[in-house]
Amino acid sequence: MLHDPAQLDLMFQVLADPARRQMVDRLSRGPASVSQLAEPLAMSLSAVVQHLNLLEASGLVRTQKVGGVRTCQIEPKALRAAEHWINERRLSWERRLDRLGDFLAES
Amino acid sequence: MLHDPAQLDLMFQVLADPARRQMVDRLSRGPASVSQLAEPLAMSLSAVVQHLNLLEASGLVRTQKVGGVRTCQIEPKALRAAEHWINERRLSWERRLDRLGDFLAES
DNA sequence: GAAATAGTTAAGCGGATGATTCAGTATTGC
DNA sequence: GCAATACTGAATCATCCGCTTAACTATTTC
Repeated sequence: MLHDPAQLDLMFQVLADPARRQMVDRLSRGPASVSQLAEPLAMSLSAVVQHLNLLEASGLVRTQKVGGVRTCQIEPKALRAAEHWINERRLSWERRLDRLGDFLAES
Repeated sequence: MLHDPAQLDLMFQVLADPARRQMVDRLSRGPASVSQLAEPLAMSLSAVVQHLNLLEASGLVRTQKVGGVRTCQIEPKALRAAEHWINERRLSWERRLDRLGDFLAES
């Protein structure tokens, strides 16, 4: 399920927004409530919730509501999937360069 | 220069589009001309050039024109920067979880 | 040098995106 | 129970994006 292309699509789309990356950054340092997430951001709480919903839909963040407080945390597996996509492409290219180097060295 | 936030911003934005990721994917298997890049994509050549210009502006792809042919290749350093951003956040979170586990084990 | 190939640029259009406001719902603390 | 806190949802709006078409330039081939 982690390599579902649609999910990957969503994840990169979600990471493309600076505010959402800032939220991920904040969460990488520990769980936070919606208000805590919103605090450093120059936008309405409502806007933050909309971003948060996207983050959750993409699987990058998990949230749970206890009482009146919604607590958010990172889902590292999802981050790993995005990381993996990039890594694969980079390695593929670098292996190609290596083979090319070998070929040139032999000639 | 690789960790310039504006550049990182551009890179994630560029990776967010499926067509552009497909182009990166194609290039990870070797250099290609604009027409070759366009061939599997269901859009006009013009649209491909526009995507390509973004890819180049973000630093993810380098191109050089020889005669009438523009040849494109991946810039692995840039890919590494995006990879690195994700990796840092994921690790930060996972280290936190480890410390928490240690704490619970001790109690 | 004419035709074909390869790419570029500009204008414009429709739909997605990110934000705001405002009104509404729980839940907590006094 | 009432006020304050902590969100949530809907409507709206301006802007941005990705695409198309069309006109154009540069290069190669015959």
